[in-house]
Amino acid sequence: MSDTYGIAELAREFDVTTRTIRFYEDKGLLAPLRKGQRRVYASRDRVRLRLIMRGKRLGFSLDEIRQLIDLYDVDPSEVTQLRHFLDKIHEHKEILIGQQKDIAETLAEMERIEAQCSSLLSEKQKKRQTAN
Amino acid sequence: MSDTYGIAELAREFDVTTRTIRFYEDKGLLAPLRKGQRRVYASRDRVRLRLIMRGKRLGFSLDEIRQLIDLYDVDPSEVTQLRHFLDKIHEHKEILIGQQKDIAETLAEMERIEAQCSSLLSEKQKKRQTAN
DNA sequence: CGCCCTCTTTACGTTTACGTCAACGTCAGG
DNA sequence: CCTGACGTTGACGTAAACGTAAAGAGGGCG
Repeated sequence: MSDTYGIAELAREFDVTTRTIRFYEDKGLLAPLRKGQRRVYASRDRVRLRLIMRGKRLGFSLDEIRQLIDLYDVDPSEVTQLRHFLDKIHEHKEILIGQQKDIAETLAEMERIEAQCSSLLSEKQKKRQTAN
Repeated sequence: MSDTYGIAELAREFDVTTRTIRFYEDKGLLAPLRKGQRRVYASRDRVRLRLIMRGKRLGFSLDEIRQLIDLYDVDPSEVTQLRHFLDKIHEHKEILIGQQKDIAETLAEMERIEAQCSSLLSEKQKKRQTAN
């Protein structure tokens, strides 16, 4: 385990372009070390990138994603921050639970239509059989 | 039940602007009747709008959403279309199931952090108590 | 009739999330 | 030393999803 990664390496692994990774850095989502001019990514950065991709799959904006993964780095020394942090977590949980509901509904509909459609298809197949 | 709606009416109900609704029409997501120049939306259009909003909450592009809600209007006469239709459904189900997984993982993490953070907070509260 | 209000089209502006050069640095291998 | 692969910083381009402003149509009502 090398524990550090080049930009191209990460790009391959997550199937994005290097441009994309640099863009995320511009937006404050990543902050790799530098070896001279070159970016050197630690496993911590890789985790963040994984979180970013997951956030994107769930339809969150890069800005929202940044706020979220920043939560993982909150310093738990100040009580006020802790409260605010818990609020943020709760807020996001609400959204996720809403999405769960949306997905469940959609899946239910899909399966209803699917079943209806399958039976229609097998019916047509039968007709073909008897037509022979 | 009036069974028909004006554009502003729908805009209020779904908390979007009329511009947005017209935009969806431009993109082929809606096709209301016209009374003279004015748009008249039937309950069918309202259902479609609801589907659009749900799709957006799940992070799908308008293009993907259009493909999906068009599925609800497929003519089940041609077998080839039926097969293709079932493929589309299956494809989308895969995505939704992937999202379910993403959400479950994220929720799990959130709750882990939340718990950790809550205990930290109550600990601090105790210190305050004893400090009095 | 005149005014107001809603709706219409047209068109240009904006933000997000990158793509696409261009021009240059750097380092290993032949 | 030269090449080629990989990396760097700008800078400009672009597609999606609307926002916004302009200018006009049409209808109800005092």
